[in-house]
Amino acid sequence: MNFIVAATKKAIKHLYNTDIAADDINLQETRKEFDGQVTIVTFPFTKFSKKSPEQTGNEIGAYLKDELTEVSGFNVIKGFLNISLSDDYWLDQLKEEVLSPGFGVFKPNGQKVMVEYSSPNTNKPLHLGHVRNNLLGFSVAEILKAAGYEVIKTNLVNDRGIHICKSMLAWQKWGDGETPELACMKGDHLVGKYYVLFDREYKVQIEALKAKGQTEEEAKKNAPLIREAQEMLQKWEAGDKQVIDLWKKMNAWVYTGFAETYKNLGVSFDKFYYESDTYILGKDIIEEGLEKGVFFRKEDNSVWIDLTDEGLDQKLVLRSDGTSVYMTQDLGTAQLKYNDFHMDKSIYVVGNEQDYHFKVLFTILKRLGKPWAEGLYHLSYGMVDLPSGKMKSREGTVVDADDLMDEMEQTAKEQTEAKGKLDSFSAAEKERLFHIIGMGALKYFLLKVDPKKRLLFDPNESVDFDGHTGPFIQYTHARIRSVLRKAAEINANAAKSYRQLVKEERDLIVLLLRFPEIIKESAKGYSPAVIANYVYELAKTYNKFYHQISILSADDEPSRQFRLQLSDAAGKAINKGMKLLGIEVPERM
RNA sequence: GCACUUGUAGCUCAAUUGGAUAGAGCACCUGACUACGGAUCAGGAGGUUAGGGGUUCGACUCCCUUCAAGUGCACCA
Repeated sequence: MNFIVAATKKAIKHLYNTDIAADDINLQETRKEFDGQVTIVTFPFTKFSKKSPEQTGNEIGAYLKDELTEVSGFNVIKGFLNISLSDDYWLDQLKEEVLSPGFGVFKPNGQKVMVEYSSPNTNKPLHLGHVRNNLLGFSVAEILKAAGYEVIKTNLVNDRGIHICKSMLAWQKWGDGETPELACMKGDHLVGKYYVLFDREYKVQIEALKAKGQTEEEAKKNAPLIREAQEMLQKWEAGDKQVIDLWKKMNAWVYTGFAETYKNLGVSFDKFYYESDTYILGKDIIEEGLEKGVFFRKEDNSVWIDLTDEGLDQKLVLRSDGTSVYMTQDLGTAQLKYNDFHMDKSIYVVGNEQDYHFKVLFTILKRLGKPWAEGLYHLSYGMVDLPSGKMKSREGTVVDADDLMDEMEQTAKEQTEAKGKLDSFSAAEKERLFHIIGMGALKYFLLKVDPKKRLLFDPNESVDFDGHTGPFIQYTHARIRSVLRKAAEINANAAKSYRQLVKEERDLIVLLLRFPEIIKESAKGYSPAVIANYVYELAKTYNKFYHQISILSADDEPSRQFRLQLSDAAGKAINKGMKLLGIEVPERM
């Protein structure tokens, strides 16, 4: 569309003797209730045209029609100049862009980006909140790849700390040697069970102490269980063999469980970082910051940074006893990641409860003069809430990731079997299809919403399979494939003689041509929702096309071939778009 | 208390980043299959964009303010 902007610049120079920046020309898609495909907003031009918006539009429109063979007509409504482009133009675009093999994938841009996501704790299984995180991270990585970046997906596993010791301690006390095999339980669920058990017993102890006259705060600090857990953490840090062995054993259970969940979710990683390795990092950065005068030391020897001039607080970066806090290790880890990969950008997919933390983290790194700090970005997403409120692992009010996926597949099975179209499927094919559809519904449901918004999930209301959903789009794909199977072969040469477009064809071409810009937009905003809404729009537009005009029994062979080709292009774009969301599309369903 | 985020149809979400009469889906009502796949399509009804002020040719979008919801403000991670 650049040629229209350029010609409009010329028109304004010629008509009104004014130079205007390309950015000041506002091009948009013509609304579907008006004729045309491209619209120029002419209100801003009246300043120098000294004429009404209508007259300005008419003058520019007439100029463009004269100058550009691609412009076949125009109309003006108020300050909107609606331009129609010729069928030849659209057919050329279809051939050169949409039908070229590389459509929907940008050439490598030479930039490297890291996407850190998932980042689970190893003391409990994944829940719906993690699911949103994982799907977002994976999808954003795919989108950035399509936009031309080299992507490194990382997972920073929180595998140490007091919360891990809680499950370990509970298992040691009451586990009686239980293993995932003996319990017939996924390892992460088994460990989670002991985490919950710890919390229950801990609460009993707190109540007992309170009954003896201690305050809530005292009781929480003095309960024998929490003291034991703290001792265990100290032993872990000291490298006590027994504790380390137990830690390794239980973490291994968890990793086996996570691997299964990740596989079902369809997500993967290029590099794992473990906090047991990284928690000691960052102290050299503290030294560096002190030398540079970015940090200051208080009398008690603790180290701080003063960010009050930016509307933030003073923030502790090292304890008075010289040990690390969260910020310390994140500073160190950021440096480690950069040393490992020298990436241009680094995306942290982390919930919005940590907005402040990342604001501070990035500010500190910038003040330290790290040139790569400009490329850091916190992809902050909203919490997933239940109708009852927030999910809490310890209180058991969570939607478990594995259970949820099972339920989705089960629902997909019921829905699909009710349609009765599976006669030719083998048992294995059916299982695979139920997985594809169930996960398609779930993933689309979670990804179509703008990441920064909080998400409400009602477990009692099943995720829809009709309308604005994953299965709707998957169905459209299956339907396209069905048509193409029946057509057997597409003759691209026959399609070339096609010239006169009908509205439904043109609408589809116009929309298909937007795909690359949509990828750019979603990559820029780190938002899979942009892709999700586009693919839905595309599927809807195809369905309209499909219902409105005949494909296989078109009036003449060129029409038939052209429409088959267009169907093929739409199917491929749907497939690519869904792939960017991490959603598979079936050939039949 | 301070800071950040959010508020759009009964419900779940859009709105080309300041542009036309604010669009979809679900639910509700009416139509379309001796079939290129009805998990579809065509149509109807449903709105003071939380309230109020301002900026301008033009505001869901920007500014101020009130209200509501969420999150954060540890020598926890």
